[in-house]
Amino acid sequence: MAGADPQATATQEVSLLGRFTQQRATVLEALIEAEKADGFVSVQSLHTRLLAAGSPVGLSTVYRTLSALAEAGRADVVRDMHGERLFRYRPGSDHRHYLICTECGVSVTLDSMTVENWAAGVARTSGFTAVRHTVELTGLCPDCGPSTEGSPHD
Amino acid sequence: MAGADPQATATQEVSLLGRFTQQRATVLEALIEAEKADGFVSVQSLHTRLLAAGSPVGLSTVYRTLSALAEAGRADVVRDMHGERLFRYRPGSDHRHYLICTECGVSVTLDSMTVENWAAGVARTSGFTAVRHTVELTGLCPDCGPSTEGSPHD
DNA sequence: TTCGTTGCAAAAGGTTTGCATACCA
DNA sequence: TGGTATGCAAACCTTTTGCAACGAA
Repeated sequence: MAGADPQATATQEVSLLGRFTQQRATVLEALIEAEKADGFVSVQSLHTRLLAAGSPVGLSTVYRTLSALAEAGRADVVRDMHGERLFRYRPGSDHRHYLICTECGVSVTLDSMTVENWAAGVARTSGFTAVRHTVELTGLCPDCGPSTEGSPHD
Repeated sequence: MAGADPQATATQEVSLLGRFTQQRATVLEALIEAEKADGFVSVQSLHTRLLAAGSPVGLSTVYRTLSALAEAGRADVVRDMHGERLFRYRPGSDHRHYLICTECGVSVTLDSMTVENWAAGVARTSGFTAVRHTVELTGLCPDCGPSTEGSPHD
């Protein structure tokens, strides 16, 4: 199906931000690929990844590119427990949630209509505007899970 | 009913952390009162509030006290968009979710049964174990929101 | 007296910005 | 060529840590 070419998609996104540069294309390509594999990525890890891949992009450029993308509404941003900014490429207008294995990193796409409706309802009844939600589920996948049951946690 | 006296509650909590000090009591008292009024508070604002109230507590002490409280499971911690740590006193052991204003920090407790059930269902059908969820809703409260309706944002 | 706690200041970690240079259009 | 993007380094902000002094038990 279409949309499977990160390079082409990245090029398109760059043009939305302004002038085309190789750095921006590289950053966006990496972000798009990361979205498929991990969902959210930190700026630092993305930068490290680019350097390791032989694309010496400046850290500032990564920050500026991702910030611009987020401002353009093409990426979501959250803060992790360490205070790092995590970015996630937003392919379309649809909004999905994942269940991620904390051990091996495998992820499952969830049918989140329930949550979407709940969040929309909350937004409506609370009087708040511009309501956004972050929903993350983590756990151990069947392969990584413990063989012994019965550890009540939380 | 009991639990309405922040000072007494603060004293109790201090003893859970270790040695009793006036500073810890002051910090916890402020946190407990803040929980009623705002829900989550940033360390910086709590510190500023204490200084203004004539309680010259060191910033490090505020950080250390709140971190210890969170580690003891008596407080929840989140990060706001600026990377600041927001703490909220946790009266009981129940698990709740909040809608937080990104502008002024005021928060609203949500009826999250819908989400809890959804998360539990996902855990059951996915084969994953030890599933935990992070749900955060953010937006602009009625006071901070735009006066003009209909600004297509998001 | 003992040893955990405080407070200051410096360090750490992540993010943002100023400015000269490089390069797309 | 004109003006935007880059990259380095310094500035910033919040959080954490080292250490001498303080004070609860």
